[in-house]
Order: sequence, then structure tokens, then C-alpha cells
Amino acid sequence: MELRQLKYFLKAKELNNFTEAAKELYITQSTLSQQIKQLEIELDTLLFNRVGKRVTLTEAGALFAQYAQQSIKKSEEGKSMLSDLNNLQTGTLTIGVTLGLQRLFSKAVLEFALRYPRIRIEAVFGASHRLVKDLENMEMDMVLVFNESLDNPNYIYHSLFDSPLAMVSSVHSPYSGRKSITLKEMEKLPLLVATKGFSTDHVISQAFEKQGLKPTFHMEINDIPTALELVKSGNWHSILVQTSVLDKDLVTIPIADIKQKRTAMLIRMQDTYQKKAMKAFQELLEEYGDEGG
Amino acid sequence: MELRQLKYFLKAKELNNFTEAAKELYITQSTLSQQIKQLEIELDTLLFNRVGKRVTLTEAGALFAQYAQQSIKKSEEGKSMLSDLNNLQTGTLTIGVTLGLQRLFSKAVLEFALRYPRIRIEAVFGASHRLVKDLENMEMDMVLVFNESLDNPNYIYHSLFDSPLAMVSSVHSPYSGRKSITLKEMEKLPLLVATKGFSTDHVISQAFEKQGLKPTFHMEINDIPTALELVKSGNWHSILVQTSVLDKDLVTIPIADIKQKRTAMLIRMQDTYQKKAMKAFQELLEEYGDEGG
DNA sequence: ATTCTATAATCGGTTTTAACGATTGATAAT
DNA sequence: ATTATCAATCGTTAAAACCGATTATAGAAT
Repeated sequence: MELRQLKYFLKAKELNNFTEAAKELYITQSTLSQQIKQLEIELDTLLFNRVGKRVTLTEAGALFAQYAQQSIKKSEEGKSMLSDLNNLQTGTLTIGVTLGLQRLFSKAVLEFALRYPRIRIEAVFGASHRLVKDLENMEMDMVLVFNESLDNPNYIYHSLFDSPLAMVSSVHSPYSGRKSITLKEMEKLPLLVATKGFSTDHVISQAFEKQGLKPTFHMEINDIPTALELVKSGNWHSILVQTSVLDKDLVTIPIADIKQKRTAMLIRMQDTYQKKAMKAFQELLEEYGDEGG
Repeated sequence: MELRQLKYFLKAKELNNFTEAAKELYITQSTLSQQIKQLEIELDTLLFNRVGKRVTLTEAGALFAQYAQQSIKKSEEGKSMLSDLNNLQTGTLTIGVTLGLQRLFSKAVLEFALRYPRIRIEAVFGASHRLVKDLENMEMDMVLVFNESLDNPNYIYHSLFDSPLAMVSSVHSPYSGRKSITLKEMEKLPLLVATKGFSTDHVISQAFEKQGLKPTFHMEINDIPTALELVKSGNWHSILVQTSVLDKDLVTIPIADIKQKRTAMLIRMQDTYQKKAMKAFQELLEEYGDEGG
């Protein structure tokens, strides 16, 4: 048994497909096939069921995966611990971020880059469920999302701040200056969805649905800065977590009938050893989170 | 980084000597040297200081060893978990036992062998510090010793029973029938040490010393059954943990001035996964332990 | 029913590398 | 000064990881 084989196994498990897994591992399918087989022989247990042309994890495989992952994790923790120790700080920090937390992230990353110029940052924007999945596959060090609360004990959940949903409009819009707005009022407005496919979008749709309202979303965009640019034109209004917006040309108007706040949170694997860079980044997030995102 | 390299590294760490380590690993010294170097290159850190012809672990090496060990452990736990799952029970249970717990061990192992005939038992008798060291190097699943209380959080300590020290004599000896005896009385008797080099021996010596007594030990043996045979002859008396002795030809006489009892305990590594065989053995030990060793 | 497609297993050959034996170099002990 | 002991290094060999091509199989499409 070698770590190499365990890594191959986990990738195959993740994709349930040897050919694909081999591609991602930059080896051929035949190599992967052989290495998995070798592992199975050593363990004297089938890890995958071969039903026709497809493979599915066996129960034994699922159980074994836990140990495989932990074995790999420990070895990598050891490595990154040493790299911290050397204080060369040549590490990489991979962070998943959901769209609405872009601002918080940029603020933190700006300061972080100043303090730790030699640490490479890899930021992956995406839908929270996708990010969490990547975290599970150890492809990320931490993710920044809204309201994900898997109760998986292998992860550490850390709330950063709460923020309500609000309508975003141009300062020149007739609604500028309003203290609040109702969903019913918004139903007839030209709306722009800035978080298509994200969990925030889901919350918004549900709120309208609950009141039997059918708003028209004239546009869907999955990039917040672009969406905000469009809102500035005055042609559309959008709905976002309030702290995602801070621009002198825009206003946020509290939505009277959405009480539920969104909670920004940081999720990371439970490590006995936590990368120094990670700790530092987390501290920055907390700092900026307290200032209101 | 491969598990093979981590195993090599740990062995080298254990022995502080590449040549010896290579021998135990059944590889040549040159291979070991190269593999360690390769690991060091990957980690970008020296694991050993090379001072002249000898090697000593660096601080980084000591830290890394923790992770290496855990990585290996996880992979092996996974493997043994599967072997249990298959219910083939082809596993091996390696147990270290200190001399005085021989009786408890034999009783338990007898029953265990009946219930789990396909599990191989490897029993290693030896001094407790030696056993504990082997346990640390993961060469044992558990050890049975007296009073070892390292406060290492990676181990689980489980007390089985307490037992006082007692003088052991032939039923025909003049002391047979005595309710108790003092160290001073024993000083002049022909004594036989049955636990030379073991921690119990240490306790006995200290007790005499404390009272300024200088007993004469006419014989030293490091095997209890043999020692007991000799005591039966009536020529010597010995001092042992009371529960080590159960023989119609022998009597145990409580020693009035040694109040301190010896605690039999089981020590095992803290596993998230515990071998079924281990659990079963532990249960038997507890059962027989309650009956008084 | 037949062909096509997607997939895993297998086979034979190639490349990589783990392992070896012998040698060198360095240093501690004699 | 000599010897013994150890780690590093070098060149070679054996093992095994890997590859490309082929085969086998099952599901999908025709």
C-alpha cells in the first residue's frame, strides 16, 4: 500500500469512473486499473463493484476511503507543517468563495497579500454546494459561503457575520431614500438576478413564491460586479445580501418581508495542524467581517 | 512521498542509525540513505543532522515523525478494519506482557484461542519499559504491565485490578499460615528475585532500602514459573504480586509494611478503529481481572 | 437485431525507479 | 597512525509503474 495508490483510489471513488479519474491524475486508464487492482489484492477486498461498463464503490470501499483520506491528510499536514516551520512561506492557500462574499474576500486577500507576499492564493468562485464538495475532496483549504450547515464533524464552521437581503438600486432611482420596500412592490419592477444558481437565489425565489408573487427577472448574471454595473444604469433593480454592495452610485433598501438573514461563514477541515497561512487569513476575515463584510 | 519512505524514516528515527535500520527493514544501507534523502528533498527539510558518522533527528524530523506515524497508522487501520469486515479474522494480535501478569494472560489467551481459533497471537514477554517502547513504535497492539502511567494522550490506559505484594513460600515452610510478615523479618531469609530488571523488583528494593535493610537475594531468575518451582523446594522465599501465584504447594503471606499495591493495566494506542480481536481480548482480560487476576 | 459508444480489463513493451554491491569519505576509537 | 564504523555516492540490475493498443462487455441508438 502506497500513498500514490490511495490517491488514485480516492479520485476514482470521487468520479466513479476510471477513465475520467485517470485523466485527472495524468495517468492512463490502464495504469489506474492496475493500481486499484493491486490495492484490492493487498487489502483482499473489492473496493469497486464492476457492473458492466461502470464501477461503483463497494461498502468496503466506502469504509476504507475514510482511512485512505486520513492517511493522505496526515502526510500532507506533516509536509505543510514543515513548510510553515521553515518560514519560507512558499505555500499555497486555496479558498473557495461564493459570489456574495466577494467583497469580504477581496478586502481580506488584499491585506493578506501585503503581509504574506510569498504565499500563493488560489481563489475559486462558485456555488456553495460545489465549493463544499471540493473541500470534502481536500482540494480546498477553506470555503466562504452563506448558511451552509452540514453537520459533518470533520469540518469546522465559523460564522463571520449576518446580513439581511436588500434591494439594490441606482441612487437616481425613485426608490432611493426609501427606508424599506415590500416584495409586492418589487414584483412589478424590472429585476436582475445576480446570483443565478446560488443559494441566495433560492431564498429569494421562495420568498416571492410564499406570497404567491411572480416577479419577472429580466436578466440573469452570475457575476456581482457586472450585475451592479448594470443596476447603476437605472434600468434594473437587483436583490443581494446587503454587505455585498458598497458603492456611492448604489443604494440598498431593506426588504420589509424577508426577515431571514444570511449568515456568512467560513468552513474548513478539522485539522490537528492548521496552516499558519490559513490561521492568518481567518483572522483577517474575522476582522473585516466585524466591520460589516 | 510514499508510505514506504515514511516507514523507512521512522525506523531510522527509532534506531538513530541508518545501517541498523536498513538491516531491520531488509534493505541495504544505500537504499535507505537514498530514500531518506529523497524524502528530505520533497519536504525541503533535513530530517537528520549528519554529524560525522552519526545521524541525529532534527527538530523538524521529530515534528514530522508525528505525522508520518499517523499517516501510516491510518492506512493500517483501514486495512485491518477491512480484514475484520471480511470476518475472515486472519489477523494477528501482538500483545506485550510483563512477567507478573503471565497468569492473567494465559487464562485470557486460552479462552481467546478457543473463541477465535483463526487469529494468530504473538505474545512478547519483557520488561514494561521495553514493551511500552515497542507499543510506541506500533510493533504491538497492546501491553499488559504494572503501574506504567505515562500521561501520553495517544494511549489509552485501562486498570484491570490492584494486587498487593506478598512473600511467597512453600506450604511446608515455618511461615505457612502466618497472617503477615515484616520486611525486617524477611531480611534474614534466603530470598529469590523472580522479576530481575522489572519494575516490581524496583519497588521491592526501594521498600527494603527505606528501612535501611539489606536483604540477601540468593538467586535471580527472570521467569516466574521457574522461580515458583524453586520456592516449592522450601529453600527460598520470593516476593511477588500476590495474584501471580496460585498453587496448592505455595502460600502467599502479606507483607505488613508494603502498603503500596501494584495496579495491573492494559495500555493500547488510541485508535479510532479498534481491531475486533483487540476488543474481544480486552473483554476477556477484564473478566478474568475481576476474578482477581 | 445490429451497430455504435463508453467503459474497464488485459497484454506486451518501455520507462522509471527502487534496490543492490562496491567504493569512497569522514570521524571516532584504539 | 591505524582501524573500525558509519553515511554518502556511483554504476548496475531488477522490479514495478506506466503506456498504447487491443479486447471484452454492457448499455444506447439505430
